[in-house]
This record gives sequence, C-alpha cells and structure tokens, in this order.
Amino acid sequence: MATAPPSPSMASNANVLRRIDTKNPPNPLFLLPKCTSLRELEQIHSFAIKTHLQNYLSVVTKLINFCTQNPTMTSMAYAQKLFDKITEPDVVLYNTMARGYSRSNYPRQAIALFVLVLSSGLLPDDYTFTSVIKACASSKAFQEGKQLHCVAIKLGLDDNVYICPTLISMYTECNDVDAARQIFDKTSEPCVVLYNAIITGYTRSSRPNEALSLFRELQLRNLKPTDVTMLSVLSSCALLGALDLGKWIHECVKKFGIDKYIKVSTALIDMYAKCGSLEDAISVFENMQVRDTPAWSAMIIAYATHGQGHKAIAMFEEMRKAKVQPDEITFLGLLYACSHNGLVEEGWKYFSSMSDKYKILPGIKHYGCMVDLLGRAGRLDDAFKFIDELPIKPTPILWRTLLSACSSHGNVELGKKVIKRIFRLDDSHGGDYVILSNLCARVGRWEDVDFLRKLMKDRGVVKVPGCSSIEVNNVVHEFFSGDGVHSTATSLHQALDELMIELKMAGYEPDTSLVFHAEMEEKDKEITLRYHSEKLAIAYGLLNTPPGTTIRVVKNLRVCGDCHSAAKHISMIFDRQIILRDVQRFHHFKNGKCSCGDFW
DNA sequence: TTAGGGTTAG
Repeated sequence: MATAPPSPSMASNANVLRRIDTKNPPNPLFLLPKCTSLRELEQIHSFAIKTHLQNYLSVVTKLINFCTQNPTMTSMAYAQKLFDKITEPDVVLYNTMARGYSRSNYPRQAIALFVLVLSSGLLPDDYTFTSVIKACASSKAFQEGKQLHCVAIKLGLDDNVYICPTLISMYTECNDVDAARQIFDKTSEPCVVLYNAIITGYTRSSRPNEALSLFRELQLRNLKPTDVTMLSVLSSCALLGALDLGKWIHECVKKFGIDKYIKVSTALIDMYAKCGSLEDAISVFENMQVRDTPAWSAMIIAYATHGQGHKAIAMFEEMRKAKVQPDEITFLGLLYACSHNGLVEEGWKYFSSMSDKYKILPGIKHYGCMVDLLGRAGRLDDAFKFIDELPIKPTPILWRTLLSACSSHGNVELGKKVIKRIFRLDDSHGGDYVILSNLCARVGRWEDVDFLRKLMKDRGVVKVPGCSSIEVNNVVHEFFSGDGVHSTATSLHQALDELMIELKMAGYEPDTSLVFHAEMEEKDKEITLRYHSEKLAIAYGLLNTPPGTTIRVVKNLRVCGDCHSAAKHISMIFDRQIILRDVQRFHHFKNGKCSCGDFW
C-alpha cells in the first residue's frame, strides 16, 4: 500500500496539511474522510502526534477503525502499532481491533483479544461478541466458539439481535447445523436476519429441504424475504435440481422486487442452469442491466455444463469485449468447457493465458480441468506426467480424474498405477475400487476384479449408492439403485421390465460388462442394470407425466454407460426430451442422441 | 457520562 503511486486526493491532502495553521490546528479527524491510502493515514497520524491528540482514545479509535476498513496484513500491522501505544484501552478500542482482525486473514488474533479484554477486567459487549464469534466461524475454532457462547449466556447476551445470528452462523460453519437449529428454535419471535442465518446454514450443509421448508415458514409468518434469503433459497433449489420449485422462487423474487440485485440474478442463472433449463438461464442473463464478473462466469459455466463449449468460449470473448475482468471462477468454466468438448488446443491456450496475461494463479481445480482435458482426449501418459510435475501436492481427486480417463480409454495398466497413487493419499473412496474393477471386468481380468473386491471388503470400504431424483407435481422423488423402498417400486419395476422389451426391439443392448460381479449369471447382470437409479427415475417420469413433457433427472454420481445408452433409446421411442444432471454435467437426450456426443 | 466502534444473515 505504501508503494502506491500518489493519487490526486493524496496531493490535495498533503496541501491541506501544508496550509494548516499549526498554532490553531483543526482536529485531524476532519481529514480522515479525504484519506484514501495508508500513506495518507500516516500523515494524518503524524499530524495527530504534532497536535498532541494521538493519545485520545477517540482519535486512536477512529484512526484504527479507518485502517480496518479493508483489513490487509499491512493495515492490521499499522493498527496494532497504534493500539500498542495505548496503555489503557477501553472496550470500544478492543472491539475496533477485534472487528479488524475478524475480517482479516488473522481471525485468531480476535480470539486472543477477547482473552485480553477479560484479563483487563473489562466487560465484553455485543460488539465484542459479534466480532470474536465471527472470527471463530471463519477460523473454524469450534471449541472457542462454544466457550464464547457460554460466556454470552452468562452475561445474558446470547439472545441479542446481533449475537444470535452470529452464533447460528458460527455453529453452521463449524458443521453443527443442529446446534444452530437449537438456538433458532429457542427464539420466540425470529426476525428475518435470524431466518436467513438458519436457512443459509441448512443450504451450506447441503440440507436443501430443511432450508426450503423454513423459507415457507418465513412466508407464513408474513416476514419479507431479503436478497440474502433468496440467495440461499435459490442455492437450495439448485442443489435439488427442482425446476418447478425454482420457477416458483423466481416468482417470489419478482414479487418482492429482489430481482434488481445483481447477486440474485446471478443465483437465478446458476439455479436455472443446475435445474437443467439453459434457456431460462440465458433469459435471466439477457435481461440483466449490469453484468459483473460472477454473472458472466455463471453464464459461461452454464453453457459449459450443458455441453455447449463453443458458446461458453464465445461468452468469454464477449466478456472481454465488455471489459469485464475474468477471475479464477471464469477460467474454471472456460477450462471445463474445453475439456468437455475435447478442445485440447484451446484449453492449453486459456490455461497459459490465465497466469501470463491475467496474472491469476491456477488452483487445484484448474489443474483438475487440465488433467480431465488430457485424459478425455486420450493423452493419458501426458496427464500422468502433468500431475507428477505439479508445483503443488496433488489431491486424490486429481488422480481420480485420471483414473476415470483410464477407464474410458480401457487402459488397465495405467489405471493400476494411478490407483496406487490414490491409495497413498486416501483408500476409503469406494468409487475408485469400483471404477478400476469395472475396467478390469470389461477386459476380462477377473483375478484383478476379485482382488479389488476383497480389498474393499478387508478395508471396510463401501461405495456411495447411486441415487437419482425426479420432481413430479412439486414433489421430489428419490430412487436408489435396485430400489424397493419407494412406494410404487413394484409397479415401477414391472413397467421397466416392459420398457426393456420395447428398447431391445429398437436396438438397445444392455451392456452387462459394466456389472461388478464376475460370477453372476448373464440374466442377473441384466436385472441389476435394469434397476439402476437413473432408469427407475426416468421410467417414473415416463409413467407420471403427460406425453411430450421433458423428463428431468438428477443423479448423485456420474451417469452409467448403460443408462446413457438406454436414455438415448427412450428419448427416441417415446419422443421425449430427457435432461439428466449427473455429478459432472448435463446430458440432453433428444431423438436418440445426447448433447455430450457420448463424450463424458 | 460527551467521543470513538455502528455490529448480525451473504
């Protein structure tokens, strides 16, 4: 900050200082509103010293507060220097410092200050608690957070309007949303902020149904939702992939006039894209008056995940023309677009320009895109080398990406080499064993399949069960692979049996090589495949929606190859569009074809 | 018993 070039306002400040009548000086704090840099603050500080005002608590508090407007390492160091000069700080001064630290990269310092407050015999107030609890949240200091909660109870401050939502947010950040809920339930008359805190908590904890039911409760109590409410609720809809629900929320957004917020519009783009409606996402984007970096990025990601990589790239070029600076998220969308469309050259170009031209350091996710890009394109050895030579320690996810590529390109040897690298870091992920085992099964290496199965058993590893959901008449129905739990399961199974006959007549052949168990009879393999969660959800949609309706399904894992093939046939035979969201991307099935071009 | 912090949800 001190090296910043002199700005016009700085020059004028310097002039102001020069023209001052030192015999009859003004309060230097009058100069603060003009101050725009730490250097100017230093000048004002020296002037305060000159005029013997530097030891007044009010003056120092104001100066420190100014430093902490934008708390960086430099400004917090300066604030600390000012603070250290004061022999007897009062609670306001402590609060100002604590606020600064809680918003800086050193939140734990705020917790240390709280201890100082107590040891100096001062009584912490609502300001102290909000800052320090917030610091606990951002540094995930759960034990300290709980202790602060206790002290707040002792002082009768735990139901304070500012402290209460901060406590809720702290518990959520520390992964204890149920404790947050307990606080919430104790409140007799919750205000919107409190609802927002708990709704956000559920959303962040990936519990969208609870978030949405609290949103309905908020409306029943006639409380007016705010932009913050809508951001969380939209994010919950996106998690569920529930389009009708999302559209209803969009109506609420309009009704309460919250659509003017740029962040809300961006959340709408994200929601529509994640609920499978690219058209609605585009429409929100086109109606935006002002578009910032996150808005452009959301649209780029929307195109990329819906398999329209070239449009994503075109968006990026348009963004540049509009002189909006891309950030690391923008590049994530862009690289994602390249990898999912096999655009290796473009991918490398953008990856290099990221650091060269835009001075954005690639993160682990960007490297992940590059591994994916090389892997999908079949350049498996290059991808291996790429991970091995990274400047940062690779995560299991990075190796896992390569393992998937080995699987889709049928390279068992490299797959084995890769799984060893994964196991060095994490051997508890069931999916890894299954991918390699399926790969071995496909090429008939049953001894490897058995070995992997035994390894899984010995290590007590289980695979996350496949789960697909579909929203019909505002109800989200969930199906698990081989599901017998859903109330309509039996009739659904029968319907699937009949469906299979039709599909086979149209040329569909079940790909039983994907089934894990070697000793299974061919017939049983086929039955296992038939009741995959994707097929159950699609069949449910086929049976329970009018002809011609688009079937929208959300799956928790990657779509299985056989289900992908079945969905293509279903889209043709029944003349239905099927939009399937898997953990990676969207598949739009229409007239027997998929938007991913069988490339996923 | 003035000033100074003007808090919370994102």
